[in-house]
Parts: sequence; structure tokens; C-alpha cells
Amino acid sequence: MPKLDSLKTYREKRDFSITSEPAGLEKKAGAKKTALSFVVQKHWATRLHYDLRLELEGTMKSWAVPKGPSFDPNDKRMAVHVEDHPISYNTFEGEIPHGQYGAGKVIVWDKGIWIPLEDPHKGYRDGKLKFELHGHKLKGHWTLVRMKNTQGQKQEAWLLIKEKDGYARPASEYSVVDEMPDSVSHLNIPQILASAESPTFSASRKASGTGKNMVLPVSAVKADPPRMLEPQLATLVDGPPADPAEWIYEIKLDGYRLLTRIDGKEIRLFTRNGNDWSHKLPDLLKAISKMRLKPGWLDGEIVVLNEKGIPDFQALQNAFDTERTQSISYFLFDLPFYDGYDLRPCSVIERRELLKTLFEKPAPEQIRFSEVFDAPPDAVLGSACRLGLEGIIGKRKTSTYVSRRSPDWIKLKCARRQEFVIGGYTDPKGSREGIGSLLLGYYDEDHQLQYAGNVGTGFNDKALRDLKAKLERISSESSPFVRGSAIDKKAHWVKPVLVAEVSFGEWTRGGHIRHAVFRGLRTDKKAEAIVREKPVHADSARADSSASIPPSLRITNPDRVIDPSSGFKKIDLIRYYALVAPLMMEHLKGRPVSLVRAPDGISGQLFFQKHWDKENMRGVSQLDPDLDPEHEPLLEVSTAEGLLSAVQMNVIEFHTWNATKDKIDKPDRMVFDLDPGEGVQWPHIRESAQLVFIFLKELGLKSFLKTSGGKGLHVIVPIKRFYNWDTVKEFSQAIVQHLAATIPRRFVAKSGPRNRVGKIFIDYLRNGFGATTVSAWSVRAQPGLSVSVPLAWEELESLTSGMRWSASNIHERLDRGNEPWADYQTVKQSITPAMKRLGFKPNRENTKQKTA
DNA sequence: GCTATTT
DNA sequence: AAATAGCAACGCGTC
DNA sequence: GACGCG
Ligand SMILES: [Mn+2]
Ligand SMILES: [Mn+2]
Repeated sequence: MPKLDSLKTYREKRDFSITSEPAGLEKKAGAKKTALSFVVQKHWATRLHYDLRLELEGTMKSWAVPKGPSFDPNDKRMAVHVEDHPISYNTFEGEIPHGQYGAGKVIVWDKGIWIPLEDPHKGYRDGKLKFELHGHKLKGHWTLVRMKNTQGQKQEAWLLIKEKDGYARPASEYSVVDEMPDSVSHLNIPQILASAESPTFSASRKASGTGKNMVLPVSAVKADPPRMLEPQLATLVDGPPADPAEWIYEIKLDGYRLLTRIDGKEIRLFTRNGNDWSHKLPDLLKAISKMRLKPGWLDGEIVVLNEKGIPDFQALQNAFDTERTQSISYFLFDLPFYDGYDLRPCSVIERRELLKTLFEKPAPEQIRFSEVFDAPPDAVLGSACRLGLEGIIGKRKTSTYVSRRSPDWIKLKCARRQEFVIGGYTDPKGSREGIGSLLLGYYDEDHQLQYAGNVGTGFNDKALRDLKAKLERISSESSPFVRGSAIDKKAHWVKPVLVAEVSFGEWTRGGHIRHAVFRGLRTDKKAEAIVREKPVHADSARADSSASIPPSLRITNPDRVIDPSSGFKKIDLIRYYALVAPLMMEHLKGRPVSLVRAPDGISGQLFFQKHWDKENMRGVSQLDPDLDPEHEPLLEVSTAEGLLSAVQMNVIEFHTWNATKDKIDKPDRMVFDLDPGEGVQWPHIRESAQLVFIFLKELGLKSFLKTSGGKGLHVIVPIKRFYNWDTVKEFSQAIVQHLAATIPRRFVAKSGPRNRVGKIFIDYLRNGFGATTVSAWSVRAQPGLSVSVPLAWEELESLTSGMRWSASNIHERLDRGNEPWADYQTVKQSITPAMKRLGFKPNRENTKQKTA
């Protein structure tokens, strides 16, 4: 009997006028029950988890399993006991709205019936349930046990454990949550005695008259095949995507893409550009018709296999040239339409499953099913390359069929390989006939034909003669390549109409290909469409290309706006720091650093941070506590990754000390921070910096300039690490006081905004122990996200503002980089002579370590 | 943004 | 699990 | 001693 208030907690937590979850007000089912239901709902709430619910006493007893179930009996999965849910919740799928309890997406990840193996009421009370699950994914014998010490607490911790039986599998070999991530809501409740079937398919819908075992995926839509169909194309990537469980891999076949339309008795074959090649492939046509297929579209690739069973592109071309096309094989890998259904909305897995059923009856030898390889992508690619294949094709398991190039289909190539325009050729040497090499090119963004180097190998004798003949027919007086291309003077030019497929080792920095091998002429591609192919990262092919961002770094809320004035996002700041990291690390290395963080963007409350005891900021390390024994350990950004992991923690600014960790009590620089007061015009700031420069020069001190990113400028004086902090600070104060005394209209040496109205306070206080100044290349947490940038003194005159550069326009400055400060490292000046010139006497107390 | 605490 | 609370520097100079 | 600056 259900307790009357069993669902009280459930209802209290939810507002059913807002959420679409069931209120569970329906009448409880009658006492007689044939079977108890169970459901596992995958719930993307604050964190992803799996809610296991077992029907008992008229409600669904529920546990939240953060890691989800495991078939490995050695895995004990934490299962937090949560409030009972109504049975009607079992079919709930959807989005729980923002602000509601458990906001986020919910899917029915598994469902079925459960059979208690011992008295479930007693077991539930006592904290030990043994049961069998009969679901689509979860099967076999399981146990839920309550952990000690947790009984009575509001949230009891239980453990979900797989018992040893025929369904148990080691975690190293199988992860059900990874391999079966999707919803089963469209499937029927499995029957206990139902035969093992692919869980992806419903047995309830069958297409008429197809193979006996053909079942239709639910996403199939009734539709007649269209007259034309454009193929789905794959995106070139430079490596497999991160999650291998989401992808299947097939061999990339080196031939021509061919789509087949079956329309009653008529069968037509189309190339990827929609050319009807039916007449060119009579044998293939005959073979397909023998399969007696229903109307639809087949998708695949035609190839000629060599004696080793490897596709041979040149042999394929030969077959067409000589009209001996019997040797052509057709490898089918997709089935976008079939037997009155549009299968494009189905997943590629489902379409392939259907396609495979077409091969259950013996099929003609030329027609093949393109198998997938059940191994990690690197291994598949490796063996494909060793076999001399072109590469592999990856398809996202859940992807639907779309008539365009899609990031859900990817190609991973063995060698780099692409088509080039033939722009000329050289004469053969020695005994070779025909041509020596082909001059290759590709069109750039401005549609100029760029020279890409030569290819001189990979031809057989016939290819050499044929090419020569073809090239002579299109010969030209002048070079088709863009002016200034450095090409052999004895070359023969041709009109840029022929396209060659070439494999090669790599691109040189000069934009030429190395180790090129000719693979054949392409007649299915237009010369004007040939561009330089650039592989992208598979994981970023969808949207952004994240250049040098380590994959280990998790960026949460990448699209959060940091600066509302510019719309600059967190991910943009990550990219900025990734970009300037090599330049900025020179200024950070070895120096204690302080961070300015902006958890709510720059318009929110900022805070300053000097310490961090967590170990979750990779690349930011704690320094020796002895450096500053009075406080928590200081920080150092020790690697470029540290910059990025800091940004993940909403760090915007990086401020450094004037000393390095290897000699923390002797500053290695002085900073003069020019802080203009109210009403100071830019030209005055500029001239004042110049005056500081001149005065320092008179003292014999070389100085370096940078923008502050704010209103003012920073002047840095690198010094020998000789005097202690107090001495250096007092000397810097003396310099500022001297300037303020000699040019009182311009400078003040006294801090406080009141003192500097219309004047510039030269802040020498940055020179104390523990004081910091914003680092070069740091972004400032202010509207516009300006950046502190190193400058040469010669640039000062044309400088328009201390905020001249920002995170958005820094690319204009990257080429200059740290160049303006090139001699910074070599300047190791003693300030002793400067002290003498200024008449500054170091305090005895401050210089006692000084011996000579 | 993260962690510990509470329910 | 989910919501919530607490946390993340410091010294110096000026008045 | 409080305030405020970076
Ligand atoms: Mn949940
Ligand atoms: Mn300043």
C-alpha cells in the first residue's frame, strides 16, 4: 500500500505550473500487478547523473547515481537515495525549466521491469535490495545496499553493484553509459523472454516485403525517394575526436562517390555532382538490379581493387578510359531512402543496420557492404595506412544524413593528399618519355593560382604518354601562376584546366609540397574549385577552432560575457591569453604574481588574489613559503597553461613583483607608474613620460616604456639585484621627489587624488616589498579590455593613448611583440652612480649587507 | 569558480 | 543530488 | 584610526 504522503516531498520541490514533470495525481494502480517497472533517467542537471527508479509500494523509489551503472561487479557506484517519484514520471522526458528543482534535460535512458529476488519491502527498509533488471541496456542481477552511518540522515548513501552473472563485464572492456548514451523512450518495454535483439530498433514497425529481419527505426518518415539527392560529405580533420565511443570508422575508399536511385524498374547512377553515369557502368547497373531492391537511394563509392584488394584510383580511371568497367566494385555505406521511407532523420547506425539487411540474400560480387572497424580510431587509421589505403572515414553514431559537408562525417588521411591544378610541366630526363614532372597549383582567397611545387613520381608509362598528349592540347604561351612564382625557366605552360590528385608528405613553410606522388587525374572536380585544404580539429570542426589550448583544460561557461561594452566572452579571453602567452611568459617567469578576478565580469565586483592553496590551477604554482613567511605561499604562473587555467577561474589581470623567486629580497627593477590626475590631457602625459625618460637618462639609467592599459604609462628601469627593497623604494621616491620639485607644474610625489589634480603622480610605491604592477600583455579589467603593451621610446610620440591596444585589436601588435624591449635582458645597470648623481644616500640600516 | 555544508 | 553559503590581499600614505 | 589607493 502506498503511503499517502509518499509523494509529498516530490510535490513540494516542484511548481507544476512551471515544470512539465507530472504531478503524480493519478489514481494508484490496482493491487494486482503483473510486473514491477523500473526506469533509469539520464539527467543533465547541475551535474550529469542517472536516476534509478524501482517501482515499489505504488511509487518509484529513487536513487541518483552520479556515475551511472556499471556492469563490472568490482564497481560500487554511489547511489544517493532521493525522494519517491510518481509512476507516471517513468515516461517523462524533456527540459526542466531554469529555476526549477533539478533544472536541465531528462531522457529515459533505460526502462523495463525489475524482479526482486528477496522481499523488497523488507529489503528497502533494511537497506539491502537484490533484484534482476530486464531493460534494454541493464540486464541481470544487481544489488543496492545502504552504506553504514547514513541511515537516518536525510540523504542516505547507497551503493549500486552488479552481481556476478552472465551479463557482468569488466569496466576495462565495457562502459554501458558511454557506449549506449541515448534515449530508449521510443522503444517498447522489453519482455522478459524476448529474444536478444538490437535494442536500437522497434519490432513494432516493419517495412513491407523487405528482408525478414528488417525493422524500421522510429525516426523513419514515410516519403517517396526524390529525383535527385546530394551526398553528405566529410570534413578533413587532423586527428580523431576525443570521444571514440561516439564514432564509427570505415575505410576511406579511393574511388568515385556514386549514388544510386532505384525507382521501380529504373536504376540510375549519379556522381557526387549529380552527373548521370548509368550508361558508363552497365555491368554495375545489371548487378544492382539483380538484388531486386525496393525504391530508394543507395550511397557508396565505386573502386577498382588491385591484386591485394586495395582500391587503386588509377586503375579505376583506366577502367573508364578503356570502357572496361566490369572490374569496378561498388561499396555501399549508406541508405538515405528505402522502401517508401525517408531514412535521413535516422542515425547512421540505424541506416547502416537497414542497409546490411539488403545483403542478407546473396548479393552480386561487385556490390559490397562497407564494414565498420571496431577498434580505436588510431589503430584503424594505423592499419589502414600500412595497407596503403587512403585513410579512414569517421561518422558520428547519432548523425543524420544531410546533403552537405558536415562535421559529423570526418576524414582522417594517411598521407596528406589533395587535388591540384596542373599549370605546366617539365621535360623528361634520361630514358623517360612524356613528361618530367607536373607543375601544380591551387587557388588562394583572391583566386590567384599559387604555385605549390612539382610532382614527378607516381606515373606509369601509359600515364606519362597520356598526360603528355592531354597537356599538349592545352598548351599556353604564358604561365597561369601568380606573378613572381619561382618556377623552372624551362617549364612548358598549360591552361589551368586539368586537376591532378597528389599525395605528399607535408607543406613546406614556403607553401610548397614535399615528397609528392601523382595519384591520377580527376575529372569529377573543377579546376577553379581547387584550394589548399586545411585540416581542422575534429572536436572543434563544429564551431570554434581553439588553437593552442590544451585539451586537458576545461573551460566552463565559454560564452559568458566578460565585458558587456564589447561583448568579449570568456572563451575570447582564453584565446587572447593563448595568443600572447609566449610573449607574456617572459614577463611572468620567476616572479610572484597577484591576480585580479572578476567572477561576474568586469562590471561586477572584482577581487585581488595573492594565494591559492587548491591544486586545480594547472600551470600556476605555489612558491616557497619562505619567500614571504608572514603570509600564505605566493603564486607563480609557471607555464602558458597557467594563464589559461587562471582565466577559467575568471582571472583577468596579472600583476607581478619587482623581484624573482631566486632572489626575492633584491628587486631587479624599479617601476615608475605615471598616474595622471583629474583633467590631465593626453599630450601632457606623453610629454611627462618623455621627461621621466630624459631625467633617468641623465642619471645614467636606461628605461623601458609600456602602456598601462589605463590612462597612464609605466616606465620600467631594470637594475642589478644589489640593494634591498627599502633602499630601492627610497631611491625611486627620491627620483620622483626631485622631478616633482623641479617640474612642479607637471609632477607630484604625494599620493592621493586631491594632490594630483591637473598633474601626474609618479607612483613610486610600486617599488615596495610585495607591491605589484600589472604585467606586460595583461588585459585590464575595465571596459574595452585594454592591454599593457611594451613600447619603444621612439613610439611614444605617435602614441595616442595608454589604452591604444586591447584584447580585441592585439593582433595589430603581435608582430612587434617584446621586440621594443629587446635589450631589457642585457641591461643590468647598477643604480649606485645614479644615486651619487642625485645626491641620494642609502640609509645605513638598509645597506648593511653591502660590504664594499 | 570551487568547496564544504545542509537538507 | 541539489541548493546554499562562504570564500578569494595587503601595506602604505594621507588626512 | 579610518579611508582609499593600486
Ligand atoms: Mn535527477
Ligand atoms: Mn597607474
